[in-house]
Amino acid sequence: MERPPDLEGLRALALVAETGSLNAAAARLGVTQQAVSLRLRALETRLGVPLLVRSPRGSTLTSAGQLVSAWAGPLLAAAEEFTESVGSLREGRERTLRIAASLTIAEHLLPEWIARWRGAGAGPAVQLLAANSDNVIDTVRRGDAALGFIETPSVPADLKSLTIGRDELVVVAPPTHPWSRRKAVTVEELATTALVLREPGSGTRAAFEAALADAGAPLAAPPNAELSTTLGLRSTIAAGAAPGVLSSLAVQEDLRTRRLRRVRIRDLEIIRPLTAIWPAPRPAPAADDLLRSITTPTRRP
Amino acid sequence: MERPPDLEGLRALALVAETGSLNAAAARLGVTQQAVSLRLRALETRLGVPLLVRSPRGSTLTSAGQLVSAWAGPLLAAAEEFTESVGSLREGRERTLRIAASLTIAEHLLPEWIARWRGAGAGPAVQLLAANSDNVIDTVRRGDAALGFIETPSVPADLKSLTIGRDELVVVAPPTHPWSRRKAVTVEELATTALVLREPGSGTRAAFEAALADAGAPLAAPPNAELSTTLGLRSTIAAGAAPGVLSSLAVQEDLRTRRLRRVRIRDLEIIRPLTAIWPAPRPAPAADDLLRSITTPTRRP
DNA sequence: ACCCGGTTCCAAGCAATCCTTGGAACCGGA
DNA sequence: TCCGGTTCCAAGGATTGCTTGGAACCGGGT
Repeated sequence: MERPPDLEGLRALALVAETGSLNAAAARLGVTQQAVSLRLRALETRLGVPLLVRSPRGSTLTSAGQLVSAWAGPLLAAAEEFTESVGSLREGRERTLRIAASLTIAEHLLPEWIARWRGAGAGPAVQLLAANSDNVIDTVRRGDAALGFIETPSVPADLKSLTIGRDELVVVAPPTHPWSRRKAVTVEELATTALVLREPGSGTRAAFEAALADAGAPLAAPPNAELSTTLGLRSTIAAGAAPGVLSSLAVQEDLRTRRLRRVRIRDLEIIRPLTAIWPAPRPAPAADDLLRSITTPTRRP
Repeated sequence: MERPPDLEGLRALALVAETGSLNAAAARLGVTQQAVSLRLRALETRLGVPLLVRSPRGSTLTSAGQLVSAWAGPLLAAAEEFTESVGSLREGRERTLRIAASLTIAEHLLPEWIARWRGAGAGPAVQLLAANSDNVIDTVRRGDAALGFIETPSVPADLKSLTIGRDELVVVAPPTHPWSRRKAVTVEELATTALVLREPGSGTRAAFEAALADAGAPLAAPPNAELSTTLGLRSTIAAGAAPGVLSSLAVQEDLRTRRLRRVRIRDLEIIRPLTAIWPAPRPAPAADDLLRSITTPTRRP
């Protein structure tokens, strides 16, 4: 990525396609017509291809322009989604629904849940706080968050809870690793292989070790590496070091793009519940509303 | 999208997460450490949340930083993909494989094909030219492109051709439209309803009218609207005007996000072959290689 | 104890970019 | 012919972004 794509320019291009004139596009963007003209000209010279046919009666896209505009669609959508997700991090507003969540849930599930919920009615603003499960529990207990999401089965008795889904820990290997061509590995193999794991003390590590012990083969081999972030874990595994263990939520993208392959374990599934928690006796109205929205099955195909 | 996300800043954040220090990240980006420091500071003030914990022995991400970094992943990937796609538009290089393609194919299929092909070996650079089917044929015939992709069944006799896939024309309706809840509509209903269509003379329009006529119900109602770009078509349909007809390739995204719903036609499928064409007697080596890569079934799940 | 390599921040200045204002040409319909 | 619509060109100012130079902090090895 020499220089990153000019998102504003691409948005301007899309607006020109839609409105048929630089002027109208500029008005929508809240800038002058000249600014849009310059931006698009810059875009053209950068891509080395004319994108517009300009006339005294408006502008239309060349075929290259239509191509670029179409290709930019997913990019602009991703940008939109990103800003929306990130908006829930900003602090300091009144009348906000404060949510605390484990990192995995906050990364992969909450943005969509929040977007879907807020998409319907206006609803209150949402502030999101990410932490580990213990901190989430404390935050909710202190009342600093009206709602919490954790992925450990143990829920304190003084909090109400509701299971809203399940998370599976999976073994993944780089495509170059022999395991990526195996139909399944045994629990014993897993316990005696140097793996890439989360650090001791993390919920993921604890769940993995407990599952192995339950299956009669406690973890015996020292880890190949110990990382504290899913990002680092994924990179290390993908770099070809060794197979690793992490949440299925964190590797969906890698599996889709074939950067990593899933390795099944014979006769074993490691599943943790995803749990929503709130202070007794019952959730705040907004929190209750969000929960209802999450548990309503409006899922995608 | 008030101000677009700072892609360079997000990339810097990802690099800091990976390397553990502003300095190393700066080196990777080819700028000074101070530049990265400023950028990330700006990012933090814009998001209103601290992203890094800085220490004299390196920097690590806060949980909010990990969140932002994770959310930025798809965005950065989309940017990467966009620049890669757009790279094939630039002109004027020697030793390039010149390809001409219909707009639909160039928009939705070629970038992935080219990326997959070039991903393997270095291969020659690719220059892409988008036009309508007639122009594609002319361009290939004149030798201005070594390879062409069209979506009409009629292939001139002086060109060699190979069918590489199929494209279906589908009827879509906005979710508010009654048809979106119908299991199927009849050909007669379709022929007598004011639809949003491509302009007369386009391949899509011709194929649609021919299919209706073949089914015994030639198009009778005047269109609700006629647009010359798929983008305009999709917007018009989504705005709630009326159902419309276009290539299934162009609406995959809209169907996935539920912006549009597909409406089946009773006892009718409108299918056109996707055809690669090249000048006789046989394709240029590079073109042949690309074709082989396309037709090799390495498809995704 | 000391220095040295590593990390970070602050301040000043330069350079490039971006946007606005102001002016002009072009086309088509009233 | 005029007028509303479109576009481009040119100059000025404000902002942004990066670099250079200087300083503080930490930890490990000499």
